Amino acid sequence: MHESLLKYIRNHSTTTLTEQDVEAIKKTFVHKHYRKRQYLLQEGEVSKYVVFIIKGAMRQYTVDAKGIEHVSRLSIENWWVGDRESSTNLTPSIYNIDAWEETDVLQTTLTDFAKYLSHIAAFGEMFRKLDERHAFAMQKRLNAAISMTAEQRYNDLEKNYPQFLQRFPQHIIASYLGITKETLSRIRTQTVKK
Amino acid sequence: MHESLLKYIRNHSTTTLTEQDVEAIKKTFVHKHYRKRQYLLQEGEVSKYVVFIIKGAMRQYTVDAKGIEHVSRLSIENWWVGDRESSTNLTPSIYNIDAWEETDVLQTTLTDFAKYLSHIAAFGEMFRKLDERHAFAMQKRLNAAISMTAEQRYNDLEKNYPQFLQRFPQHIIASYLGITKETLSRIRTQTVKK
DNA sequence: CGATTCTTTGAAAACAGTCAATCTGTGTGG
DNA sequence: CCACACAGATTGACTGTTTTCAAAGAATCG
Repeated sequence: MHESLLKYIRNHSTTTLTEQDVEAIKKTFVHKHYRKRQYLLQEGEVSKYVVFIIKGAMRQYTVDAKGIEHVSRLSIENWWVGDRESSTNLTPSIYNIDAWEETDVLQTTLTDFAKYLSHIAAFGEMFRKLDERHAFAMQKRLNAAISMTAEQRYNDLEKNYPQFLQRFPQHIIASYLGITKETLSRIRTQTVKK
Repeated sequence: MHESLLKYIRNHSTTTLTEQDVEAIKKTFVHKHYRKRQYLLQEGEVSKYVVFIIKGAMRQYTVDAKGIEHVSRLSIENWWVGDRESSTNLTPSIYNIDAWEETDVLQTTLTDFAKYLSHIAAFGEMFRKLDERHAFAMQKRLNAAISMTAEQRYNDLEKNYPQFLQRFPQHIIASYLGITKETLSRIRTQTVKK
């Protein structure tokens, strides 16, 4: 059950995990199943857990005044989910996170998570790198959002995260790209013609 | 000369700086002046320095195939600049960074910077927090880019970073918001009417 | 003062969004 | 096992917004 998490940590750090580390991780990261459309976090709540996806797919989104959903993040196997800002500052989240597929996760509370960050070397290293890579990805995506056309952004997504296109329907992808599903559909048929 | 940096570090960490810390910082962060429009980093170069602005204003931007500049970041006094992704991975940057005003900075090389991160407690803590807040801000800005109208984003900027509107001309602000200068001009006159 | 940069305005064109209808495939309950 | 409901994808016509291009007015700097 914890194999994929342990493997993930080993792959993303140079320090090796001790026997005690492995035991501690196994004890604190508990398995949980989220059914399709089940919430992991709802707008207004404080994000309580740090969650690693073993199998399945989740999405993070906001809902605007008109009731339209805007997808800000998509996550599948071997990704972490949760609103770090909300958990770090203990402020209510502006995001909703729910399962798009039947999803198995390993999750831990914030307090245990904070303990691990400082006590388990490999864990701390892994998360610092993860944060770093995440910040880089955000910077790129932001730059893409203000400087590229919807078509270019779709092509980029196709190239860099082809899994997303297979796992999520087009209206979710469209929302993630910041356009409507109709516009995405038209972009796709146009691209085929070329 | 180094007062604003030392003050900044003290304000952003709980650990106190020792005499040696102060000495080390003074020795390694050297003063440099950038003239208006002078580059700190050009697209294709590897970002070599970590830079703290003492006085002035800089902007980070990409240039697209049509030669149009897209501003991804604006920075003024007490902000850090530099492409962390490029410096961390030693890859060529896709960004340009230049001075918008006459700008005084304190800068250090990457190697010294990395040394400080681990050796000076206050410094490491400060930068971890900075990275964190930066990541949160990026997440918010990205969400704003895909879910809010240009007008809402402008109002947000006015509310959260009013300094930017005073320091940078409208065509720069427009680019930062992902719209043309003409559209921004029209948004502004409409808002006044209301 | 003259040059340069910045801002505004107007009109046309391009683009994305909205609304509504249709088509497809999937899966569930009778 | 079929029928029907449901979620998703596509298409068309229309509307509204943003961009583009061009020109002119305002502000700033040397």
